[in-house]
Order: sequence, then C-alpha cells, then structure tokens
Amino acid sequence: MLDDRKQKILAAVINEYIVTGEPVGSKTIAAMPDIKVSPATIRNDMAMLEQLGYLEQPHTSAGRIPTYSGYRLYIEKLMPQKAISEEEKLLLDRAIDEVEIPTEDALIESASKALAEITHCAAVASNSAPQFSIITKVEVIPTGKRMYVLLMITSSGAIKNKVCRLEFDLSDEQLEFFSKYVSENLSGVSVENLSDEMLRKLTEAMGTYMMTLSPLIKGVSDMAKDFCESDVHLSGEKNLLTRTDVSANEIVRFIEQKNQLSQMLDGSFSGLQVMFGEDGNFIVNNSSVIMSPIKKGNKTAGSLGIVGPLRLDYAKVIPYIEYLTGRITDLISEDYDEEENE
Amino acid sequence: MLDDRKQKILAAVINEYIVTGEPVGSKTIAAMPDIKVSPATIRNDMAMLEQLGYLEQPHTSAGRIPTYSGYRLYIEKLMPQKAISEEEKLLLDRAIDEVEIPTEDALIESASKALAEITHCAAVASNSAPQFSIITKVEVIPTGKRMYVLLMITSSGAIKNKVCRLEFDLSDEQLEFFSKYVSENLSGVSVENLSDEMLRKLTEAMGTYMMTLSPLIKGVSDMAKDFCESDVHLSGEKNLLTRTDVSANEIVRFIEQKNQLSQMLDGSFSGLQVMFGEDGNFIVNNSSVIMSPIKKGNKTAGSLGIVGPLRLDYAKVIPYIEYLTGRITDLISEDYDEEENE
DNA sequence: ATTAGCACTCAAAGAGAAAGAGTGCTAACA
DNA sequence: TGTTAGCACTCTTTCTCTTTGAGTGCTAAT
Repeated sequence: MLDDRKQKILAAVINEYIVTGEPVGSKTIAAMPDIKVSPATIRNDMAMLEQLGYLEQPHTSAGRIPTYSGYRLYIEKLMPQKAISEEEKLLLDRAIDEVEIPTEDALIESASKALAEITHCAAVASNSAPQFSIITKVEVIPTGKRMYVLLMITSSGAIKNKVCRLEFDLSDEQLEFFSKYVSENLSGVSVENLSDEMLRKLTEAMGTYMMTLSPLIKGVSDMAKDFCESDVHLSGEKNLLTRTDVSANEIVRFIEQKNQLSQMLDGSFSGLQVMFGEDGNFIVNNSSVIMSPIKKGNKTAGSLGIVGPLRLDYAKVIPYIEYLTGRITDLISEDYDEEENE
Repeated sequence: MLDDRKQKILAAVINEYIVTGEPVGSKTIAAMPDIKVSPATIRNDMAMLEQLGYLEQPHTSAGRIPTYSGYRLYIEKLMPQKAISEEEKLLLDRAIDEVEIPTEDALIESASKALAEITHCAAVASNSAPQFSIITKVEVIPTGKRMYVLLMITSSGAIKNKVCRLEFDLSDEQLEFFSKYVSENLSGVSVENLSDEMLRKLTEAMGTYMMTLSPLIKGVSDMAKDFCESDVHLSGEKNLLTRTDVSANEIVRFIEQKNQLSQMLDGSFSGLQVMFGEDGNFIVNNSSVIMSPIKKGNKTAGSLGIVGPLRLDYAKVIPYIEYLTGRITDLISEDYDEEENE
C-alpha cells in the first residue's frame, strides 16, 4: 500500500518532528542524505500521505505533522531500531540490582524511578495482581489503652498495618483466641478471596467475644481490601510540567484520575501498548502513555511504563521499558518457580 | 507615624489588590463609601506610602501594589477582622472530629486536607517533635525464608515497619533473645536519644548472635532515624498550579525542597508566622507561607499552615489556621495531661 | 490641608506592511 | 510515466507605528 519511498518519507517526517517539534516541510526532508528525490516529489508524496491520514497540516503554508495514525504506523513499523547504550543499560541495571529486598513492589518502584529519570517523563508503576497476594500472617499487637495494631503480611512481601481502638481492653486469652483463630483461618487465603461471607463466618465464630472483637475484624477486612486496590503510582511528574506542549491543568487532572489507568490495564494485555491522549479518553491531551506488563508465571502481575508528550522519542524509550519489564519478569518468575517447587 | 487616613488608604489598596490582582489607582479608592476625600488627596497619600516603602508602582502610569512591608503591616495591624462563618466552622470541625483514632499525625493530616480545600491553597503539615516519640514497642516477626519484619511503635501512636533479610534463619531462641533484649532496653527510650552509642552496646550485648542479628539492629536504627526526620507533608499542591501568578517550575522546585521548611520551623517559633517568597529564600516567588505551631504541653509538637499566592486573603485564611492549630493543640494536650497523671 | 485641572508617561491594543516558509499546480524533461 | 524546476499563492510571524486610556505628579485655586 505504501511504497518504500513513502514509508521512508513518513518516517523521516516523524523523526524530524519528534526532535524539533516544528511542522516539517519538503525541503527539510529533501536535504537528508538518504533521500534522493527533489522537494517537489516529496510534496506530492506528502499530499498523498495526508490523504491517507498519516500526516496533517496545521495551516496551508506550514509543513506537516504526524496524526495519531501516523504515530501508530511509525511505532509499529517505521521507527528506527535504537539499541540501549552501555551507560544507559548500566543505569537501568543498577536500579534493579540495588534493590535490597527484591519484592515485586520494590523492584517495580525502583525501576519506575529510573525510568522517569532516564526518559525525562513521568513513570507509571502499577500493581494489578491481588491474585498473587496470599495472606501469610496476621498479627495483633497491643500498644496502649484499648489500642491495638493489626499487621498483615502477604506472600509477595507486602506489609500493611492498621491501628484499631476498641471499647475495652482485651484479656490475654481474648487476644490469644483472636490471634490463633485468625491465623488458622486466614493464612493461605488470597486477599482477593477474603469475601464478606468469610468475614461473617469469622465474626460468628468469635462467639461471646464478637462485640468486643468486631473492630479488629473490620480492620482485617479493610487491610485486605486495601491490598486488592491495584494502586497506580506515578513518579517524575515534574518532568511533565517542564514540557511546554502539555498544560499543567491537564496534568493535574490526569494525576487525580490516574487510578483509571489500572482499569485500562486490567483488561489482560499481553504486550507493550501505546495509548494516545485523544479527546474522549482521560489521558492528558497531546501526550501518550506507554505501558508494558510484568508477568509472573503466565499471569500479569503488574505493569510499568511512562506518560510523556506525544512527540516522544519512541524508538529510544520503548526499548527501555521492554528491557526493564523483561528483567523484572525474569526475576520474579524465578522466585515464583522456586515457591512452586517447594 | 501613619495617620489614620493613610492607614485606611493602605488597607483599602491591599484589600482591593488581593481581590482584583490589578494595580489600584486613586480613583478606585476614592469611590469607596467610607473614603471621604478626593482622588488628588489620595494620590498625595499614596506617594507618601510609596516613599515609606509600603506601596510600589509597576510603572509610572499604573496604580499601586503592596510591597512586602506593605503586606507585613497589613497582616499585623491593618487587615479587617473576618470571623469564620458557621458553615466553614462546621467543615473544619468535621475534619477534626471525623478522625477515628486521634493520633497527632492523623489529626494534623486531616486538618491539613481540610485547610487545602477551604483555602484553595496547598496545605503544609509538619511533625517536628521527635522529643515526644518514645519507643513503646519493637517486634520482630518472621515472614518467610530468612525474611523478618521489624515493627516499631512510638508513644504518639506512630508505626513503622521494615523488612529485613538475614543471612540465616533464626532459631526460636535467637528470636526470643533478640525480642526480649530489645524490648527491655529500648522501651521508654526516645527515638531521638537512640544514639550510635546505644546501638553499639546493643550489638555487643548480642554476643555470639551478633553477626546474625546485626541487620536487625541496623533496621531498628533506621526506623528510629526515620522517626526523627521531621517530615513536611504537602497537600492540595494542585491548587497552586491553577494560579496564574506563580510558575509551575517554581512550584516543582519548592515541592522538592519542602523539607527545608522544617528547618525554618524548627527554630522555636511560638505563634503564627507569615513568610514571603522573596529572592534569597527558597519559597516560591510571588507566594507566601503561613505556619502556626501545634503545642503539646509547652513544646512545639508540629505545625500546620498553607502555601499560597502573595495576594492571599489573609484576613480569611489566618483565622482558619489559628482555629485548627488551636483545636489540635487542645486535643493532644488533653491526652498529654492524661498520660502525665497516670 | 484639600482639591480641580492639566500636561505628561507608559503599557496595552490595534493596524498595516514586510518577510519568509511552504504549498499546489503547471509545464518541461528523461 | 514518474520526476522536477519554476512560480504564483497562502498564511503565519514579526516588526513598526499609532492610538487609546488609565493613572500620575505638579500647580494653582479654594
């Protein structure tokens, strides 16, 4: 459909536009060393590319800029292969390797910081896998008059705590009863499966202690719910603010709605995905979101990516993301296999 | 020094400027109902006020805007008394009363959110009082192969946890030894006083377990240090971004350096304080920071305030801050007295 | 001491005019 | 038939020049 030369011209226009941010004219393209035709020819081709919807003109006497379809084609087929340089690789590797205790969360977080830094964009990290979070421990620790701290730890190494205030102080036996009962009944349960049903049973089982202990049970339930909320985490937002082509208000709106991203990601997506901020979705106008999944076994355990301007150096940035998600996937899959084999 | 009429005129100029953001001319002032003199007279007075450094002109043919000294005088003497309306009071009270477990941190946080909302500014909350944080509990909880969670709870109800990975699994007796030893020796110690000295003694006391347990001791030390870092917490930053008179870049710079605020606050300040973003300090240009201390007994336990534009409705906002810090001070002082009397 | 009157200043807004980049079309060329 | 040179045309950007209007400071009268 698009002959070789037209593809080359389209790629050249987008490459140039990504660098300069200015509409690209036929002369500029003709001046490139590997383009052997005259500006007039390029003008003809550009007119064609515009008709096909890959380019557009801001106004009659300006050069061309890419449309969304233009970017899409560019990303899928046309963009140059850019390898990650040694220094960059070092930087990314360090982010992964310096994590002291390589839990899933810690890895994703560290990687996302590095990603924000190296790309000068905002990085998105999301944990969308409560199905892997199995309760391994629930503890109650008295800390003062009628005050108790609940502690919940999951198989993926995540920890939450919650302060509860009860109506009465608990006796040692009440405390022990609760501890034992909760440990026995909740260990091994996925935080996702901690249904209201189970909690009701639990409450009933408390028997005469029920009234006294119910705030604790509510606390447990709250923590489990908290774990289930796949949290989207942004870092390097400031990088977005320094761009003149995206408005600060839009960014704030986006940050506030960032959790919507997890919905867009929850639908099982199996590879790297690029979304644009078109009217109609909630992504910042004039910007793009690139996300790539992190796998654990054969399920999606989270995702990592960036939010950047539309005119982003995709050819450079996409390899970073693929590299990082790849390494994290490998690391946590090892752990996973290990666990499976125990 | 400033006669009555000049004070009235200065106040009128600042009031007007706060509302409109435009330089204020003599005509505008003369049109006000309680000003009985002609524009020419006002012009004379304004020239005088300019000479005294309270007002300035952006350019010859413009009206006057307040200088920093102008604002200062306004805040200290001239601004009108604005009472908090019933609705506003309700809103602020709710923020305080809805806190389920009224720890210091929780109260300050909730109050700061309400403050950001009601003032449409960013709210600053800071906890600058490690001297009140006494370790009440340290727990070690095994969570997996060589993995342990440390838990530290302080008297002010704050909790931190830290994951540690050891070289070897601990035997039950090792675990118990550590737990007991740490509990006995650290309970009652202020996080501030947990010196390297004490930690060294602690390490030595571990005897043959030393090597194995030292990561745990390091963990304890880290958590205590963490508690000591008085953390400055911002909320409602987005409110700053919507103002056209402060630059996004400046705001980002400020947010990154927000911890410097705690230094400015640590110097015992005893009442509400207003700081301006002049060149030379790190506060955002064209903006002001208002902070008021929260007391516990007779020491400063934290502070609460806002970051807003220079042309801020001080008369409205300052009472909010005083009201909130007052209420929180009362609440935590009650607890404090209670504790003392036990 | 206050005020009316007036000349003066200066930013902001508007109106052309000129420059320049880029296009589309036509006609010539290989 | 695909490519190219040439040219008229379009439209933004930039600059200069002018006008407008708000506001001042000073002087002289009240």
